[in-house]
Amino acid sequence: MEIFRIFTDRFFNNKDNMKFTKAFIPTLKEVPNDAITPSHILMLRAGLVRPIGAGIYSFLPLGYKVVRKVSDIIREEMDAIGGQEFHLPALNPREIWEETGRVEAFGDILFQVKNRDYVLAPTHEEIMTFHARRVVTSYKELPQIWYQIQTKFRNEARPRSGVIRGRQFLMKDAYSFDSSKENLNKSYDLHDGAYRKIFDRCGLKYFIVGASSGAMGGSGSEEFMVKSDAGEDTVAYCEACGYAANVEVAKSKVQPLQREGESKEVYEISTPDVKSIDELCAFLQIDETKCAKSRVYIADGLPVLVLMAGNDEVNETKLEKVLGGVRPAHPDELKAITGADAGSIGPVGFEGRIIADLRLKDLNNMFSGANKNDYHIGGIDFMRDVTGAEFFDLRTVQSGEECPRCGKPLEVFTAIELGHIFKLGTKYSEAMGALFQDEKGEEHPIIMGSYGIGVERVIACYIEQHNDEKGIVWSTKLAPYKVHLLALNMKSELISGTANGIYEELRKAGVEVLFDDRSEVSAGVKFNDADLLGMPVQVIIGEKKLKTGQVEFKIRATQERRDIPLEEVVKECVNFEF
RNA sequence: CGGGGCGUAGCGCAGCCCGGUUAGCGCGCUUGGUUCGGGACCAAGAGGUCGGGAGUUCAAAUCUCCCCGCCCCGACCA
Repeated sequence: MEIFRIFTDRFFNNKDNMKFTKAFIPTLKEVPNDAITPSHILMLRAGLVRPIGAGIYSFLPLGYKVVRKVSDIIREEMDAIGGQEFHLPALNPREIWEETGRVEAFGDILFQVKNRDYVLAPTHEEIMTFHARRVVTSYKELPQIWYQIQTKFRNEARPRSGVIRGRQFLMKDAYSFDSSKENLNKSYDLHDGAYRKIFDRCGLKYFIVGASSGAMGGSGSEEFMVKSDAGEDTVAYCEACGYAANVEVAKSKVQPLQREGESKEVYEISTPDVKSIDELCAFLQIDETKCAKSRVYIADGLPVLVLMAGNDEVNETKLEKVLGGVRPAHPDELKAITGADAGSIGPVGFEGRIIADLRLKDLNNMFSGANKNDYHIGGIDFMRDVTGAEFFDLRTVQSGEECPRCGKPLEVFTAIELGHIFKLGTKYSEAMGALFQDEKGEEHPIIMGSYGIGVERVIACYIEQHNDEKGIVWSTKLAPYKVHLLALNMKSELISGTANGIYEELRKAGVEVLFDDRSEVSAGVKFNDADLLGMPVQVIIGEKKLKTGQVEFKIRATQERRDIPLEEVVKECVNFEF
């Protein structure tokens, strides 16, 4: 019995409670030299993580508690849709990866073990499919949803922004196995719902981008993203209706340009030193919508002139949809092809394919380069003078343009991808021979889906969205500890006795509490550390208030403080939610 | 992989251009004392292969070359 009591004592002490004097929480007063991104700075300053190499981080005890909170939320929601958790090896025989051709596909991104034919898994489609094949063989055993929350390895060329893009990172990935497209849709929708719940519970402001799943070989997919300067994707987003698209494919309603009544004759203008559209407009006193900007690309070894209205930017992804692979022409090629340098190129007299943005269709009295340095041409009529041109949507959407769905202004910004769900289809099951028999006894490849969440990104994004000049602002859902108990002067027996008492009571009440019991630091240090670490509630025990039987209850998020009677502290802490 | 920046005590930095005592400063750390509600004070200390190697020189943190590491921009991103 006694042994049991000691055991549970230790258990509770270690699991839910901590005294600052015993804890390893190395906070930093100054901003570390290597950190730029707010979440990165705060994760280092608050002692959540430490770097050990480029893109490689150790999670310290406080940070790991947050990892567990996020993981638990993910686990609960995955289990709720019937997911079953696996624990898979990170070390994989290379031959499994060769079955699907992905050693080649990943290329240098795949870490290869030097002294044995192993790779470090960057994801787990192959391993999960390996477990399904020849074991899950009947439609009666489907569907299955399998997931894991584990470390992945990718030899990123440039790790950045702390934990946001690392060479080693924690990822939840799930794989669904179904017997039909309809059933895949059901699995996909289940994940869609689960992901919304997960990110909602984590307190993240996110949005969803529909995207093509590219080389993964899937059809339908959605990306869960959050706005961030540390983001790697540029997206167009409409707050009003939720329209969101990668800027590579985003559309907008732009003002259509009107053909003028009468077409002038084509005429040449001397424009010395005029290179840009802005310079041309200033020089000729015209609006940029009267200009056609020229860009020369090489597609299939042949030059193609691409025309855009005014300062519209060519969207190379859209261009590639029309032309296949393209590259911009080199400066010396420009001269050879057109006879002029960049800034003086135009459609009139251009020999070769011309494709133009839809905005330019049927316009007249336009200005463009003359294919002769320091000259431009006016009076261009696209119907008369550029007869061979083909028209496509080629422009890059800009902030402030109207949403194609609801007409409200779009915002263009960078974002971080937190999660991605997509319908894989049979790419892996076919390559690896994961087959099932249907009701008629016919064999088919299992239809798969794949669903990922970057666990550390959830944490970093949460911090990006919830911090102030003092530090992190945790919600009760993710906070390492719910309550930060500060005893201002531990050398006062009244204070230390009271604080210890509250600490014990909170512990018994099941409240996770971090107790700053340091006697050698001043009150200011404790306040600042508490604000930096960001636990939702601070309970402050000071001499003056304690003499009237009161302690201070401070809410980190709002900085709101109020005095409450000593007897009510535990109850207040238990009931607090944020 | 291209471009830029940085590397000096645990952290943040100065010194380098223009070579020359014992390599400094702030914070942190150790010991003793005072203080105790918003990053206290006094006193005494500990702590350095100046990223590594080679070279120039009577002499290198400082000049030259090579290498390594980290950060930022770009390319890339199933």
